[in-house]
Order: sequence, then structure tokens, then C-alpha cells
Amino acid sequence: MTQLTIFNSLKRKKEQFVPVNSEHVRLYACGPTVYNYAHIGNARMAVVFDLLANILKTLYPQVTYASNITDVDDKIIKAHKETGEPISAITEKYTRIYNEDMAALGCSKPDIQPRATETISEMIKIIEQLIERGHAYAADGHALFNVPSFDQYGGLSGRSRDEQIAGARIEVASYKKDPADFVLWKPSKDDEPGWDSPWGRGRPGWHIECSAMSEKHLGLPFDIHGGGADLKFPHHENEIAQSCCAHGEESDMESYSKYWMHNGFVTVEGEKMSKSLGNFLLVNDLLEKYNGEVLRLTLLSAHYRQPLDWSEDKLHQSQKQLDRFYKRLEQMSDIEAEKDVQADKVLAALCDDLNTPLALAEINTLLKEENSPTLKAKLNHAGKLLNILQADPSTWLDIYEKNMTTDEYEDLLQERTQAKADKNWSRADEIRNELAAKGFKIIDTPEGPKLEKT
RNA sequence: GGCGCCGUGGCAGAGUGGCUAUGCAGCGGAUUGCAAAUCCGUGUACACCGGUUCGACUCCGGUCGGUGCCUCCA
Repeated sequence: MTQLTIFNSLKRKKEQFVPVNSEHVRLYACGPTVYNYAHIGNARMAVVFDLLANILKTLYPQVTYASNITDVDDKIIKAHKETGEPISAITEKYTRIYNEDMAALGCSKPDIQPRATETISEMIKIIEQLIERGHAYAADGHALFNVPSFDQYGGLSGRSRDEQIAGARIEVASYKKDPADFVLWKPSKDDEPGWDSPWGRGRPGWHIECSAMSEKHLGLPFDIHGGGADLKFPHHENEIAQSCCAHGEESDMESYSKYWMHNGFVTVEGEKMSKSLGNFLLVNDLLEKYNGEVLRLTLLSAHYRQPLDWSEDKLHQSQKQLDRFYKRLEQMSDIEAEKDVQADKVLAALCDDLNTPLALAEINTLLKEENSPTLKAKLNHAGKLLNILQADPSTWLDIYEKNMTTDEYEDLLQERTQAKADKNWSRADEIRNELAAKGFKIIDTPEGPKLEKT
């Protein structure tokens, strides 16, 4: 079996992946807070970990991929106050849109998609365990994690406690024992969503939800925890602190998740996406102009740990790339794919820390081969691994088949063919221009002219 | 200020101690009425300066440049 290698953020090096239980591999990735449309950065995370889950599923008999929906958060409350829409309407709406958009990008729905609001009792239990073990305390309606109680704190992001304080620019709340302490539970006002707890009516802090959801659905320790690079600190650092300390595993950061993976950021035309710059690219908008598969390939065109600069030119390249692949598949539509043939080099590239650019290069190299049952099998396999090339080739290429005699363009094409036979070049060119204006280009083949959408 | 990442041919983007990455664009050719599509051919690129080495784009050190996190932002 091909060996999977991944860059483990916890160790800051590439390692062979050895599952906790090779019969059942468990993966968790931090999902979105549902208060707005998903942007292209959310999409990168979703696509990267969808790909990872897909690869794991080809290597191991059972894989569970969990990715959460955060449906309680101050940003949601803010959206509610601004729009007047009920909280549940907001979270349901944007959860639905998120799932639709990610599906359009070829992402399978995670095996489990837990909601924070469905995991409140588990969060409260972890907080109680932390208080019992002396890692957390209640103060002023809050429950807080006491950072100095965990020696390993900072182990993921590589920063010591002293650096933490030196760099602290956050105003320190009076109820904190230590400036670095963070909130596990906070009180809710009457008009804010809240749940009863030993510390009064309130809601969870940001980090505790992932500790609770991953433990509930995957068990500890699980294999891989993923998310965007910006979550490394403080979110993931705090998750580790909570989950290790709640179970008396203060000396073992791996007692929560064995491996950590972080995807890089997406920039737009060289600049970071930000609301002030107004360059926040929403997947929903992009899908109106581009096919989801083109977006997916673009997101996979750079290695997942590298920054990815989004541009029109990249989308163009992805489109051309997919057209090339689909053209070959279309040429081979009458060929039966050979059984039990795999795209070994593509799989090997993906197993090397998800090296998607190399995988794409390998597919391009495959195209140098002649059409054959073997090539078709390899292309099919490669497409399946990356979850691309799953559309019907002729549909993708949008070719009007010659036998569509009722089609309005058929008459024009026949007229052009006749004009060409009569050497009436000006009329032939006229028809070509006419069709070009309608968004089609003519491809002359030995079997006659075909139309392709431009 | 602290921690980290990066600097590859016009552009995108992998990789390696000595052997063509790949794609897009460009150029030349085949083909075509002209195109389009397709096919063939075509680019000794690895920020700079030192060091290690028989040999470095690849290892080590430094310089310069860019960039991320430290602000509940994937």
C-alpha cells in the first residue's frame, strides 16, 4: 500500500502517517461560522480536507471525517441585531448555502457535521473536568482556562508564555487570574442566546466547541486535526490545552490529535482578502461566473501549505487544463477502461503531503500516451482521487452534435459547409463571426464542424 | 518587538547534491481557403554574498526583498 506522508504542524516536519487504529481513521477539520456567505478562503480549507478525506478513504477501510458548523458566536449575534433576522434563520440559511457551495466545488459532505448548539452539554462537562483538575476557574459569570497550569501551552504555535505576555495587545479583563487566560464560558444577556450552566445562563467561548465536538464524534486521541493557518494560534493552541488537561494528559499534546495540518491563505491579486479592501471573494458569486470544478482545480493548483494568489489568469489556466483532460476523455468515450489499472504516480504525488501541483503534472504527462483502455482507466482513477473529471465529457465541452438537426445552429453550420464547398469564403467567415458573437467557436473535424462554447 | 513562511524561466508552480518538471503565454513548423482545434519543435530559470563539497538551484551562515500570525479572520 502507498504510504501517506503529511507535514505535521505539531512537529513542524513531514512525517509518515501512522493511524491510531488502521481499521478506522478519524479526521477533524474546523468548519465555518455561519453568519455570512462562504468566501474563497473557507473554500480552500473545505477542498483541501475533502481531498485528504478522499485520499484516506482510498488507503484505509474506514474513515470518519468530521467538520463542524459553528452556529453560536458573537458574529452571529451581531448579524442578528443588524438584520433583525432570528438567529436560527441566519444559521440555517448560511449552513445550507455553505453546504451547497462546497458541493458545487466537488466536496463530499463530511461524514459528520456537528453543530456547536447540539454539543453544549458536552462542552459543560469538559469545563467541569477542567475546573476539577485545577486547570480552570469560575469568575464573574465566566469560566476561564488558566494558561499557567499547562506547561505545554504554546507547543503548537511555537511561542513561549513570556512571548505571549510581551506581545499581548489585548486588554486584560479584571476577572482573569493571568493575562493569557481565555474564556471557556461567558454570560449571556437576556436578548442573547444562552444555556443554563453551573456558572449561570451563558454561552460557550470560541475554542471549547471544537474540543467537545471532536471528542464526542471521534473519540480521543483521533488522527488528524486540520484548519486554516490562522487558527493555529490561539484557536488550536487552546483546543489542545482544553482537551489534554480535561483528561489529565498535561504532558502529552498528542493525546488530543496525533497530527495537525494547516492550509495556507488565499490572497486576491496579491492582497489579503479584507472587508476594508472590498476584495472578499464569495464562492456564491464566483459560481455564477465559473464552473465549480474550475474553482476546485484552481484551489488545488498550489500546494495546500503555500499561499495561493487568486487571479483571473489562474482561472483561465484551470479552465484550459480541464478542457484538455475532458477532450481526451471525450475522444475515448467509446473505449472501455481497463480494469484494475490505477494512476500510480498521481496517487503517489497526493500521498506525499497532498502534492497536488505534482499530481496535475503527472496527469499532464499521462496525456502524452496514446488513447487506450489503460489511459482511460488511469485518467478515471486520477479524476476520482482529486474529485474532478466526473462530468460527462461532451456535456462539459458543450459540443453540439451533428445529428441535432432541429437545432437552429445546424442550418447555419450546413450553410457554411456548403459555402466552403462553393469557395464562398466571405459567407463562410460571416457565419463563423455570427456564431462567435453568440458565444460559440467552430471546430472543424474530419466528421464535420462542431460547436464549442467559449 | 516576538514567532513563522517564502524568494525558481514572461506568468503560474513542483522538485532534486551531479540527469527534460509540468501548465499557461510566446516563437517556429505541420495542417487549414483563412482561422479554430490538434500535433511536432523551441527556453542550461533557480534573489544576493560567503562557506561545506570533486560538484549546490538543492546543505550551512549572512544580506536584501516579500509575506503570515501575535487583533474570535479559513
